[in-house]
Amino acid sequence: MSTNSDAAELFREIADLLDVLGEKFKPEAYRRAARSIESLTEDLKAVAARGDLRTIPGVGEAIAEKIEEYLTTGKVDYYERLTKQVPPGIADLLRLPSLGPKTARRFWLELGVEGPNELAAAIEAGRLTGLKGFGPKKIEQVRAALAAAKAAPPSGRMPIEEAYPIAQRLLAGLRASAGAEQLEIAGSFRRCRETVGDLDLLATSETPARVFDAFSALPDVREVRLRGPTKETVILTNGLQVDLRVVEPEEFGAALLYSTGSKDHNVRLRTIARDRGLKINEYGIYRGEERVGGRTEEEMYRALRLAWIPPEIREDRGEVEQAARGAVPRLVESGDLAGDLHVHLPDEARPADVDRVVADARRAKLRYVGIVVTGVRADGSKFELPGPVLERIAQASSAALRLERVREVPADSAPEAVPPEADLLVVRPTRSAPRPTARKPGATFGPIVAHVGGEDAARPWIEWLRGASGAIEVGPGPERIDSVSARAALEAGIGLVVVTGVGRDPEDPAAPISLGFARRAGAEKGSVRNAASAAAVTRSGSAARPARSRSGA
DNA sequence: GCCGTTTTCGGCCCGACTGTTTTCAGTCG
Repeated sequence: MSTNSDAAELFREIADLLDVLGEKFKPEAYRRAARSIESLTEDLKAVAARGDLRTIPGVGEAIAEKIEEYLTTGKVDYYERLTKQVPPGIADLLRLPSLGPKTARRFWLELGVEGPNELAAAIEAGRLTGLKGFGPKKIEQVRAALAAAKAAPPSGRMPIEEAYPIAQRLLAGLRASAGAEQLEIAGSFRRCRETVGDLDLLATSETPARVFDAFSALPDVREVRLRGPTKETVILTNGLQVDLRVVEPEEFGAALLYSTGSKDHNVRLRTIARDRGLKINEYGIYRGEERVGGRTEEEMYRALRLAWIPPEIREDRGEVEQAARGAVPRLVESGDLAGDLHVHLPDEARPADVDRVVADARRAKLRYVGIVVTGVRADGSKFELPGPVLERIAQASSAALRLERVREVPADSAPEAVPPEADLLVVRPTRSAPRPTARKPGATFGPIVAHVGGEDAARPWIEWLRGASGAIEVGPGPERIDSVSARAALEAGIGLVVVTGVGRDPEDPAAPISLGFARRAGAEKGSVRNAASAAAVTRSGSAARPARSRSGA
């Protein structure tokens, strides 16, 4: 899969170079192609082998040829030629905040500056003063940006599970301070992307200034970068940027739609609007002077004659066409989850831990919970729950809430080796058995694969599970699969297991993010193993067959 | 460079904010 991200990176670099060269629309075209390639569930090589490169959104004749060239030779001549035209350090200038292609180009052509170090030297030498459009503030801004870039390495995007508690704190802080009425997090956080570049908060309020004052005063906030009448941008102590916009209630839906994105989704909606004689902006949707919607997202989509589209799938990957046909998938919801198939008790587990799991499960209205009773850790060592805990599991199981015993086996175990008292089987890659064996599972129940590490590790497991009625755990962190792999799993007819939060710290964001990733992958209820009834999933249930997972994509 | 049930050519989202400006350019999202 790394071919895909490498190719995407190459096209991004081409876009940067074209930007500096002053090209108008090509850079966006290359970036669009890069985004599409990155979100592909399939290896670029496989797509190319089928001759389907041009079916990738944003990939036309020219870029398809460059992909072919890259796949066969490992290089792209066009890129090599561009790098000869632009000094290598110029692209680094673009990474500086407040400095874009126009400015980078001017520094290069008018000052002969070819990179960040030379720019810093030019500022020290006073060579920027007198340059048209460069007053003292602008020069100071560039100088500060250079110093900041040097001090702190470019932060990049943050894993969503890391941003999650921060976002919750900011929401809680803003709710506690009077003034904000409606309040939502938009952006890629709302779409539940695996990583977020910043946080986008949106509020309605009679008194925006008070909301901004309260926001700036939150303990997580390090500095206010900019503040206008409707918008404030701050930097948190951990370096994360957060934008807060305050809008009128009748604009809230339009602003939420706009700031949720994705960019490609928005562009698609605006194109449709234009074709239908409408105009969309972040304040509403208009036919000529007449305003035809904007208070809610539903109003916005309805005005375009589209069904509302869940944020997680707003990526311009066909969801707009589905909405036009009224065929938006009904994505799995937390209320669909009927059980949990993978609960670990703490080390040194005691009967009271079982009681806590039972209480959690009742609160979540689950009908069954699979508790890992014996298994193997990542280092290969074995563990087993003590007798009193096993007894409590047996006692506490009821018709209303069935407790199942789960055996976790190393990746290379033959399913036949699993003793009959283990009702559910979780396959766990370990250090000594990180990959599946060639052996297909033969058990009545498709195995669940969990503790898989990362995108590259997921692929062989998806192949292994194909046709085996198996399922794979989706969610944040290195031990689960992300939404891209989850989409590949669904396309292969493999079910997903969603984390419920039972037996976990209430602050642990694994459950909501797991659900978000599953939705992002396009999973419907029928594709989620633990949305099926107890009877369909467990051995003690009457039906022996697991719910056959259906692709939701 | 991509794209198209109005188009194979002529478009390409659109507005806030900042700094530098006598009316706008650049950056950002």
